[in-house]
Amino acid sequence: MTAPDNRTLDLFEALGHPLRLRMVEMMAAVDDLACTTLEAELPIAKSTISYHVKILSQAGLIEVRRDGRWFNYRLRRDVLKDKLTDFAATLDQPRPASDARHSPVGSAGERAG
Amino acid sequence: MTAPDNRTLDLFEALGHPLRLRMVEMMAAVDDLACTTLEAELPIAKSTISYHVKILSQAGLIEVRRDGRWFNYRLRRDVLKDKLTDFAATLDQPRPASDARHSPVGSAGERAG
DNA sequence: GCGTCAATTCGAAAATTTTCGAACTGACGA
DNA sequence: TCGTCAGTTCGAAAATTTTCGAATTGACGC
Repeated sequence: MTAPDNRTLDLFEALGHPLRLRMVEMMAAVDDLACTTLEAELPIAKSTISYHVKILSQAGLIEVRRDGRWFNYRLRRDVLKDKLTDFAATLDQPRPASDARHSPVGSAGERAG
Repeated sequence: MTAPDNRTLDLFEALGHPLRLRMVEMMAAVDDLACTTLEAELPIAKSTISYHVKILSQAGLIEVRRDGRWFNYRLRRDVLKDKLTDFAATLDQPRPASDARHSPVGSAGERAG
């Protein structure tokens, strides 16, 4: 497929929120991040953290692991970088080359004539 | 800076909407995209298209050019890819190495043992 | 078993984003 | 100059997302 699939949207939706981007940054800086650390650093309620963590998790960007009573979150660097690289690759197709109807900009120009 | 700046958030916010991601895909497939094409392909009002186009533009992802009475939008592939690459690069820092206080998770691991 | 603590889930309120139609701007041809 | 057409801007409604506190779950030590 040349076009990015739905998962790509999940990716960007997940990263497109200040708190979640911050979380990802924090996780990128260490190997595992405790929920308590997020709580200490971020100005939001516990439950809100859970909410955002879940979104990151559902997008496949982080791994949630239980360690006794505590939870650790780990950034899946490979997955994230893979998705980004994948998406970037889809940008490298200046034109389909098979179907001219896909560049209707030309017709907009013809309209005047 | 090791951490992504605000512009990175703008980037992901811009891409994190189904319509805008679609627009970017469409622009990636051709050199220039006419507004009329967006209008024809997307199930939304003109004004809504303008709204989304503006967001993409403000994030620096596209270039808006006027061609007589028509407007063409062009994806800034380099900018976009640059931003993505940049962000991906910030993920490659498993730990700061200078300030141990930044990895409070280690203590969580010890807790179980 | 019981209480405690870390974190999640739930339901409703608050905030933000998205959407639309109407009015407006600027370019073009007659 | 005037009317038309492509696209933008404006203001308000609709939809979605985010947020919180209360209740719940599961692990731990006593």
